[in-house]
Amino acid sequence: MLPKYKEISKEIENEIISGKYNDTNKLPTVDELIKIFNVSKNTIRSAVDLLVDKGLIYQVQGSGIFIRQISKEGYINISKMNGLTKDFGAKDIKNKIISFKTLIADQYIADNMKCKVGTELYYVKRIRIIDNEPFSIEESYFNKEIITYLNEQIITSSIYDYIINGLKLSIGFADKVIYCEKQEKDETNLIGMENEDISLIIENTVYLTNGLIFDFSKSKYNYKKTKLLSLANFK
Amino acid sequence: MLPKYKEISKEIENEIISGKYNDTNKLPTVDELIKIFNVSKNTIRSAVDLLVDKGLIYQVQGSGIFIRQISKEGYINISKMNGLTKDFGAKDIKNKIISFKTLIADQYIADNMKCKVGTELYYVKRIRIIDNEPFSIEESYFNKEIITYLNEQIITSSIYDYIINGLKLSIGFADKVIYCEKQEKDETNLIGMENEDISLIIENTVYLTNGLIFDFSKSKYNYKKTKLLSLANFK
DNA sequence: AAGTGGTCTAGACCACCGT
DNA sequence: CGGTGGTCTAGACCACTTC
Repeated sequence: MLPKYKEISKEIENEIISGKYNDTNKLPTVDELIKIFNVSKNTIRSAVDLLVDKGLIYQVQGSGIFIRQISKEGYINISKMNGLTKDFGAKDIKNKIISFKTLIADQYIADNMKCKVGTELYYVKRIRIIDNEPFSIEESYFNKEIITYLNEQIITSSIYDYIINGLKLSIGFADKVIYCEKQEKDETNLIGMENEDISLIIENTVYLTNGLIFDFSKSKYNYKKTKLLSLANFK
Repeated sequence: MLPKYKEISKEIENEIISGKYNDTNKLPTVDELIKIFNVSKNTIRSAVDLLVDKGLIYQVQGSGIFIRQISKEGYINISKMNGLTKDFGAKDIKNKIISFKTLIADQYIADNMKCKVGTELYYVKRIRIIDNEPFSIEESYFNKEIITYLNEQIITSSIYDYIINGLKLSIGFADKVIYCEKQEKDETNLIGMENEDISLIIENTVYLTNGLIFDFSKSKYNYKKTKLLSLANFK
């Protein structure tokens, strides 16, 4: 059972996506939303704040709540915590497994996952494929003390869907480091780059709400096909 | 005059930076903060929420407020709206002007700045230099209807400092697009890359709180020296 | 059971925008 | 000046963690 403000936020988000406000690009006023949803002002403000944080709307004091039109379909949104699924909408996303095994944390992984050397991990290496075109190579490490079970079926579909809905874990936050790096050509060939050896890299450290790291991953993207999007608010 | 919750947020942030909580990595409880600052619970929560959004802390229901230790000095934080100054702390940041002129918006700029073709703009091309090493090339367009005046002195020091404190404009939010692109070698040479022709690019579209775009910029970074950091929260 | 964060209300008053 | 968002309070009750 979600709290009211999250339900309301989700409902308004759906309305925005459905195009309900496309004529004016303006949402109802706060007072109107209070009446529509029959809740207090703070509850509306919490709901609206969520959408501001997501970059969907902005508020102008004395004027109203406006839709922040961003026509960036196909960009990977690194501010949100989607996976690729939401960034590419209707497109067909598949995963090809290159490697799937358990191993134990060495010093490098232990440092990055704030766990002990020797901690048992799942290691998953996949190629992400969008509309039958290889798009990225992803290597992930999952702490087995938290992600107690994985199988081929799960990692072929959506690992995060399984973690949230299957294991009922709640994901809190993530650090993402973005940079470029030279690669061996047999790596870049996997994502459709002939005679190219530079990749765009995203290193992702993902925490549960209680602060424990359960996933550390490194994704290599074909830099010719990849644009990242980050929406920032000044507060 | 800042509202209470922003003052409190700033004060707690300073305490965190000063290392006041380094022994426990834990902040006082919400009830304690209420007594310390003598304000209501919602005011403390607003203050704390700001720090959560900044990626400085995280809250665990039933347990406490914890510091999110991130040892990423020198990374460019694209979640915040700093400018380089805060990302590189004590380091010496200089700007070398390559070009400074007024021009009028063509179709491309008009599309990106949501202004009319023909709108007057300032165009600024600078090299950003950190500790005497060229670091990035930045080309910016400022809408002259909003940024009514610029001069060489301002763009040699900090344009944003001038916009906020001089012009008293209030910056609302920004879209950032990140990608890699091949460059002419005379461009990449400017940022210390010999025989390299790939740059890491950040395109930045910056809005005032009222939703108007005043700045559109494209920065090219030496990919060998650049790591970007993005802190995301799952809500 | 005690401690700690999360949600929600009802109402007051302030600050800014546009007419 | 009316409309609209921004801040703040005091208090109630819920949900989760820790012991």
